[in-house]
Amino acid sequence: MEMQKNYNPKDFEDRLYAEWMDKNYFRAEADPSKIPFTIVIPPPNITGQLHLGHALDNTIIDALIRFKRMQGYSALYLPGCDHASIATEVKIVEEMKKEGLTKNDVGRDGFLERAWAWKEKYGGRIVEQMKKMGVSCDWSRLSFTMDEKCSRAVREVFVNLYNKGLIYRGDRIINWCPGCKTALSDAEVEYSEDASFFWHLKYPVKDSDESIIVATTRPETMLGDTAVAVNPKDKRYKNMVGKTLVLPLVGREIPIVADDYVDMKFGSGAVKITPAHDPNDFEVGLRHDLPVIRVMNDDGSMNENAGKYEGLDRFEAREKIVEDLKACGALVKIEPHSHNVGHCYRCKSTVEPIVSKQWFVKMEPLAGPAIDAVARNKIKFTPERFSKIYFNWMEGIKDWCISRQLWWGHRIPVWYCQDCGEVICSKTDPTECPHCHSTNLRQDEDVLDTWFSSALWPFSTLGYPDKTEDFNYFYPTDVLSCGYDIIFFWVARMIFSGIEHTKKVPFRDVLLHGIVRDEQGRKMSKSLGNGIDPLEVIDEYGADSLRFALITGVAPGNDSRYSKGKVEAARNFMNKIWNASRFVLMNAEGVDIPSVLDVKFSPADKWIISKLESCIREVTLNMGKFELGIAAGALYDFLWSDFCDWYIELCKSSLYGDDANKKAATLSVLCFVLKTSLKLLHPFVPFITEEIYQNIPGTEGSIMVSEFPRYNSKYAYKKEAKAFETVMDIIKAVRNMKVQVNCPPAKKVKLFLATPNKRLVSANANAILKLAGASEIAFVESGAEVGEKTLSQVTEGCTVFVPLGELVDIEKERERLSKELERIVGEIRRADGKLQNRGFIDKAPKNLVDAERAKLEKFIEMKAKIERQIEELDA
RNA sequence: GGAGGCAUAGCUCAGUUGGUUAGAGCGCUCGCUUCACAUGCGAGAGGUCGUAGGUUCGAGUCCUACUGUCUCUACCA
Repeated sequence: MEMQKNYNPKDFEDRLYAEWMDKNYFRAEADPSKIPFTIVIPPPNITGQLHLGHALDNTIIDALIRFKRMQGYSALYLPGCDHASIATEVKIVEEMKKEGLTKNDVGRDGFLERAWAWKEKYGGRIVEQMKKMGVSCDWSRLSFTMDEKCSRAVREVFVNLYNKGLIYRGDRIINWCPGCKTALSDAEVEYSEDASFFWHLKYPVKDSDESIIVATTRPETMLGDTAVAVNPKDKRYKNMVGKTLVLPLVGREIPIVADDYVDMKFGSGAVKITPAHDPNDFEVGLRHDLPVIRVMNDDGSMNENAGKYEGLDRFEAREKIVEDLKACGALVKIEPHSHNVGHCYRCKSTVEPIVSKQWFVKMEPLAGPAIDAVARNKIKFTPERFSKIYFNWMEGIKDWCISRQLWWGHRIPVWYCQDCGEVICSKTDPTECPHCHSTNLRQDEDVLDTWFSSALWPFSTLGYPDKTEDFNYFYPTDVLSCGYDIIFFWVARMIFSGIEHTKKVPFRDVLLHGIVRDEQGRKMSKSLGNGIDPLEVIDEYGADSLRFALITGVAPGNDSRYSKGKVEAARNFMNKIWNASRFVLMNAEGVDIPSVLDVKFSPADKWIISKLESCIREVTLNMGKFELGIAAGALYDFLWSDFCDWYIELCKSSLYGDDANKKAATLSVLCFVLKTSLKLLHPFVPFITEEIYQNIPGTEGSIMVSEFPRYNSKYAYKKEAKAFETVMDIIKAVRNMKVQVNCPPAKKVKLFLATPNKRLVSANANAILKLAGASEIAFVESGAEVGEKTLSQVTEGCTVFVPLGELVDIEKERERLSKELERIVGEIRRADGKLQNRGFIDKAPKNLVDAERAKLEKFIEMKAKIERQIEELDA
């Protein structure tokens, strides 16, 4: 293969992806001879295009999937998209607005037509983007939350829950978004600290001079007040309870009630009660049987109960009401006050708590088993700390409001008989009322919360409620990986849904990652305009670089920052791999390479194989712990430092030498190590590894279906690897000495070595000469034998002497040696101190004590040698 | 109000159950067009691991308090 000088991903990424698709490598079969390994994608919303968060999701999941696939599992990465009810509807409404149209203009059917067209367009785009990332999804199982399969599961689940009494309809306080004109679940409300005011109002007691002062942050709700509450223990108001107040502006008579909910110490100790517009007040209202008066319309304007304020927007009404209260003397005081205000997570409008008839899922019976599953380790969170957050939320969970006043979504499968009022909840569309046989039925207008269908994703996509082959084989899934920001929205709901409907936990591991932030640590957002388009990054640097940049240095659950510098570093690494491979392949050209099993390994070979084995172990171990960042880091170090900087350089003397057999043997090891490390790397950077792998002599087929390397202790070569470091230390020592005395690296020097490892050193003499820039090697017993003054460096296995020659400054050398001596003396002091400590000797593990002793001995020896060098320098 | 995270080199972060001389990338300094790679090579400088205690033979790592910072969650009218 002709390899370009520089890594250019555009030359092969698309081609290889097409090839993988073509060969059907992504397809996971329900193969009983294999163990299944399943991950379902966190389905991206069809609202737009992928961002870096999705890119991270995909990189993590794809790495795990490819790893397991290579290990022989039947690995299924199940892809799909979410219809994102409210988010998509908002987008389509915006789009229609540009044409001057509203939802009502086009009608429900017309609107849904547009929505499906939108889905085709953006869903398709997302799939293309994922392919660019190189993900090995099984596209034959591509799903959509509103496709027939998933919709059937939604229907099944809704009806079952309804029949069990776990879904009910009722008037409750819910979060209402006047912008989207729909109810929201608690999870869909975002709170932010907003500066506002406290308005203190005076409500007069009927037929009396007395009055009571209440404070509010939403004065417009006073129109709906139906009581004022005080604490029953509050002496100040003891004789007021039971009296009647006259509501200013409105003139309505309302009672003073006593309720424990009121905090005596807060404000005036009296609270205006507006059951229709406040969740706490609603509860108080229930306890005291108070009327519920709603004063607002669905769009946030005031309704007919607001009297003269009818038709005004809620914030206009607020101003007007405050003005009028002031005019009639009911406004006592205005106080600046900042408090948390709820906003719609989609359109950011201020959310209004409003009483409304909605559908709810009763959470308490579902939460118990879901808590249990995590508490009993049936599901494990990584990092573990998120289980606390999960418990915290699950234990205090309220009923889930699942109806949305939207059109895009799963329509609630409930019909109302227009004649007898019968409520029909059915898996199939009813044609007549089972009670009165009327055919005059009307389906509930609302659709379901988008997360209702997402909650079923791990099993709806696999065929539930049918016991399909896929369902039986791939369910429960294995790992669920997503950002920690959707634990409540999604993960928790999948857990209770899975347990309730399939009687099994939907997955065994939850792997959470953090948020990808921008270079300054800010969240990426449209309004800040700091979002990064993965496609642009891929276009500039390649998918592998993006993947590697996203995965390096990240620990589970931790936020990370994206920067161009990181992608560049990753791209440089790709280039490094590219060129190392180019080097190996170029040298292998036309050479008959023996099997690595037939090669007698040189010390350098054993060293790199030893390093490779520990790399295999580390990668495998860390993949198992979901520490992908550590696994990737280990590979980076191994390939760049060990393989490129050392082993390839060490090989050059034999590759460029005359011994053809030796050259062939070296190439065999080079190819073996390269091939093995590419396999290790493949889950992270699939394209470059595939492109190179197929060209390495002795490989067959695709790397993505090759076997993942297994650690083999037979090749650990611990002792040999350690011994070989003597050679490396000699090279480092010479380089170091040269730089310190300003000797040009190209200038060849004579080496005199005092070492007990003459055989090892001789065997690697060529490499030492080449890498250290030396002309010859001679063995001596001491520096005195060199016959002239020398530079010297003491290493563990060898003392290296270089004749001073004419270039050198004795003063500088003395300085260097004393600095080294100082360091060694420090080490001796430290080790000695440790060994003087009885506690250490008695309590520390024996091997550590022994190691410390050996170290001390070594340092003492080195100290003596350095002292001798200093003496000789002065002689 | 409750809960959780983070604090390690100039910057961004690793540091696995406490145990070699605390690491990497980027940046910085010096030197290299060495026949895979200047998207590179070699050699360096740079850290009292937020503060104060404690447990331990031994603490970046465990415990307590404090400071700073970020996030989640609840919501007091």
